[in-house]
Amino acid sequence: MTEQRFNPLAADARWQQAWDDAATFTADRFPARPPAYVLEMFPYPSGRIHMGHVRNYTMGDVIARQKAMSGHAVLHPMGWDAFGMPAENAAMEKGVHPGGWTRANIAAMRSQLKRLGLAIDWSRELATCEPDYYGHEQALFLDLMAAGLVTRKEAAVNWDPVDMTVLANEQVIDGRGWRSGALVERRKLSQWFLKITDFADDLLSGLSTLDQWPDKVKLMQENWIGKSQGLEFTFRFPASDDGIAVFTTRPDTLFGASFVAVAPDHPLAEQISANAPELAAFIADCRASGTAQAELDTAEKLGFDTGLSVEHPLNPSWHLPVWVVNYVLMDYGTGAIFGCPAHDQRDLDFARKYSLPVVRVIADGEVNDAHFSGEEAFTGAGSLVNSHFLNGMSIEHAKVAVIAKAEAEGWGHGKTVWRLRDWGVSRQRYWGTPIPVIHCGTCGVVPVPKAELPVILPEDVTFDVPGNPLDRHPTWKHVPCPTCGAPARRETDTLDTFVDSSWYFLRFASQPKDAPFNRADIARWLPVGQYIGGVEHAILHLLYARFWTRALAHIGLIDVREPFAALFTQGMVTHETYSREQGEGAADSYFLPEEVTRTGQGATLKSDGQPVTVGRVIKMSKSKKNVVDPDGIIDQYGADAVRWFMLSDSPPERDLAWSEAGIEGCWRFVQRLWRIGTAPRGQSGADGAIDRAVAKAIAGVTADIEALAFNKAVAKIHSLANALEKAPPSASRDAATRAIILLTAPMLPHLAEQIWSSWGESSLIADADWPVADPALLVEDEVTIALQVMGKLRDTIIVAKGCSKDALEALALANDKVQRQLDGATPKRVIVVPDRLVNIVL
RNA sequence: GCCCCCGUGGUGGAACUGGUAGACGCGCCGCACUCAAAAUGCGGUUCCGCAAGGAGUGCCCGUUCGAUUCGGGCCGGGGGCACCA
Repeated sequence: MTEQRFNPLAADARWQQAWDDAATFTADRFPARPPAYVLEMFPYPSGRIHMGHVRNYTMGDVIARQKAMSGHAVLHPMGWDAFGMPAENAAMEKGVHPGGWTRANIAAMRSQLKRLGLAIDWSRELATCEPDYYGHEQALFLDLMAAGLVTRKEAAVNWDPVDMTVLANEQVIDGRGWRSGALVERRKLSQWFLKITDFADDLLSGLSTLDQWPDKVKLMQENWIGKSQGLEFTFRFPASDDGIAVFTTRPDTLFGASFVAVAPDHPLAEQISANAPELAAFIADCRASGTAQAELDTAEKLGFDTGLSVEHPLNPSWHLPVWVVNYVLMDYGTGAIFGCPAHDQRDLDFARKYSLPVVRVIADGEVNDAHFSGEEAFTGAGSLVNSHFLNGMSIEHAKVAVIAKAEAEGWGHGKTVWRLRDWGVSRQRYWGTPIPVIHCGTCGVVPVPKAELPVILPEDVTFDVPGNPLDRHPTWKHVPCPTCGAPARRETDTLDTFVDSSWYFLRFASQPKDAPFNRADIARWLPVGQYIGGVEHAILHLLYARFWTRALAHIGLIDVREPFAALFTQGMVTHETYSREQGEGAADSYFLPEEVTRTGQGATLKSDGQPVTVGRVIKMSKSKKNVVDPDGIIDQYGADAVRWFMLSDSPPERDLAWSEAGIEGCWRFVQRLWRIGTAPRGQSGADGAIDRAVAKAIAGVTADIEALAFNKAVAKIHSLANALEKAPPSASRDAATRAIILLTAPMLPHLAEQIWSSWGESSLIADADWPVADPALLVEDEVTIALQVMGKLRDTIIVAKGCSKDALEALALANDKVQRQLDGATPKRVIVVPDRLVNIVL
């Protein structure tokens, strides 16, 4: 006896239990099958699942389930990116321990995720905050250190005064900390760095092999790595071997040089300032001015003439003045440049302000005199003028010629400079992976012996004062030196949490107790076949993960170099906002969707019945209160309706607007499929139209899922449902019913299992074979031909497929509507595209 | 400033390598069932027009028998990078 309506609450629980009991989603179940590694970016355990997670994990789940049904061994794991600042903030605000807070959040979010019915191998669940994860990370860190890929250096770093920690360049956005939003300060500290720059070239060239990554992401990484090729050379002081090294991407403009400029932080500037108080003051001013966007935009080009001069390398009697300027950065190139005002806007602004010479050396054909006028630098294409042996050359030729001359004469060399910096990984925080080194007064920096790993975070810490609790811990940091045994000090910095997420996909694939992973498992599963996550990780996480994979391959631990063969960046889940003005000066007040009743174009507040303003559809955020909690929705509609909503309508890479009407529609479709699936079966007779519709749907849905075009797959399933319901009973219709349930099984797994079992099937539909379309049925025997006159559609006719050109032309010319358009005229030309159209040109 | 992406009905979006624009969903309108409502089913829904017909994929121009698709120029929206030499 089947029920009239699908009851998701009962079905969800029943089938989730059944999958658990049968260990359906265990990756090791089918060792002989070809592997498929499907991975979504693991979540930070903030406390509750949000709709963005639901969308992300639903997409991955559909792929994982479809892969399993089509004969793959599927690895589809889940874990927790569990270290990070929010846990410490919670500790400071609420007095809870970061570990307790994090683990409670994990438990809550795990049970929320389980309610979605995800096909996840929970036996491989991991959390980065547990010693059995971060201990292996410490071992890998020591391996990289032994290979020379970890360095410790004194460096000017980005200091976040609110989070009281150092940030990587990648984590500073518009001069502010990516998490705290605080204005970042420059500080000099001794820090641990991972030498990502050793792999700059490889990370860049590797992008071209990633043909299943979005172009946008590859482009962003390319820009971030920022390769520049040019010339590095030295301007000598007259009658001296010393000089100032500069880097330029425009060696062709060397004859247009009018000054040499060094950064305020340049050693030369610091050296001179020792005896020049005015310069010292100028340098102090430069450092004080912020790096925020607004300040940079309006900052005036300022300089200080050192009074020194240097020789031009191509003409030693030509001397150039040396300035300290505020717009040259110490941490790019050599921290010094030559100014060529005619062809660089910044140099031109500067030269005009201080009345330095401006000489044209590139001309676009019309103007070529040496005196450069105007306030706009010429940066376009052209050929060289006023440049001696370079005259007449193109810019590209001149670049090559100057570099060749410099190398031949020994005063400079071609060089590649990268925007990418080494990755500073020290964080002055508690809730992270302890860096496994010990500082000894006599032995220096000593790695913790591997036998003593993991270096476990102490639990007894306090958060009553700002700063790093590890540093304040009474005993933890005091240890004997592993080498000499003398009293020594543990490193109290922890690793950037992006290190944790740089190799978790390896640990998912392989979880030996005594090693981070083993080689054979990695070889079987990696690279990840499909990786899915938000585009906000386009640079940070995805670049670091590519780097770690390369670094681990470099030291011989694994054999893959690119971790993610295919990447998909999904859009956000959005919702309209509901607000009211609170009068002058006060911020608007916002209302939760559940507090509001939607009425046609407007909306009213449930509590007082008065209207509220319906605002734009924007990303769900707590501050605008336009959030919908997945738990409440699942309670109301069940997991399958929510999953269907996540896949419907919007292309997965674009934003998806959540709406009450939308989820209602999905709920109705789930019930409709239930009626289709539970309708009486056991009919006989064939129905060719339905057979063809099924074949088309199978082929289309399969292709759409493989292309992650879930919205199109959903549309095709709707079409099949429409055809199915209109068809009279037949064996073909029975077969179509079976096919549509199989096709929806990855998307609506609970409903599919329920219907499947109602048919008396003893196995799970999750283990069933994915349907295959009969190729013979995919070939149409009739086609619709468009009849056009002068490119405009006048009629359509149905003919047998493969109808000859002549026959089509004759049919078209004989057509009533075509005749009426021709009105007796003789066609000038007739274009016939077989099986498509006839176009008559007058 | 530099680089990249996107503009299609009331709405989310379909449309393979140039070949019947608007699939499919949401919403809306009408009808049936019902005492009534919900649920469900049937029909309609780009615009103008009673119709024949005409217009139409942000705007302008071009290539073509034929352009949402290709090229050029604008307008609008979004994203990335940035005193990077």
